[in-house]
Amino acid sequence: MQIGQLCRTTGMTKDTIRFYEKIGLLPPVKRKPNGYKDYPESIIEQLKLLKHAKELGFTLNEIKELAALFFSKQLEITDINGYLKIKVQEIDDKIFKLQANK
Amino acid sequence: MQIGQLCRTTGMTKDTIRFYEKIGLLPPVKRKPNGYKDYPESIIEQLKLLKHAKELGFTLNEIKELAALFFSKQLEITDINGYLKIKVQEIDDKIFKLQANK
DNA sequence: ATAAACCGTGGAGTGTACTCAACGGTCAAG
DNA sequence: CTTGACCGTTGAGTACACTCCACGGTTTAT
Repeated sequence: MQIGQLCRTTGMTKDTIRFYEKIGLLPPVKRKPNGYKDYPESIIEQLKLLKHAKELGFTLNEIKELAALFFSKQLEITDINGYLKIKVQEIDDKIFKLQANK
Repeated sequence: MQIGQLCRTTGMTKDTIRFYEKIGLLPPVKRKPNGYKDYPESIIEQLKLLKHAKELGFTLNEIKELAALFFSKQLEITDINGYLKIKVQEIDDKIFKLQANK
């Protein structure tokens, strides 16, 4: 899959996707014989998750760390849950404050 | 009240406070005869609100607009409520998405 | 064969929100 | 009267997350 198609299916620009690659947020991509990148189907899900995480207020660095946790088998799903719970707590705190300020 | 005291009571740095003044997020301040700024007590509340709003995910520009709404009598509190509700909705959406991705 | 659409890289530029450094004036304590 | 803490302004620098541009190669349709 070429980058153009990827953009169309994810709604991201090629600049954004390439930027994510540059900072190591996405794994290295195979090339076609002509040098074009050939993205696997699985990248679509990755980008969608990335998008969600961003919308939730995670920074790109946080997302990178989360991905690292996710792929290192040293850490269990429960650890990731812990990480997420902290974020949820943060969001809950925000809501609480908002209610207080209403 | 001088800026040093203001920093100590709000937990903000003088650079940050001055930056907010520069971009018009805070009203102009009176000066003492020596040229030092003399902040009114009321600014403490303003800064605390600003801090909360930031934590809620408002950008400085959004906060500026909100403040404008607040001080223009043309708009009623209900309008501001509308504005806030949209933000709350945004946050709720985020939480919903998080739940979905859990 | 040539135009249009696509791809790649490198580097510069943007907006947001600060943060820091340099320089100089002011004030209170000893 | 000096030292240290405080204050002011200006201008530059930083981190984050993109966004744009110029240049050149590749593919597809006509």
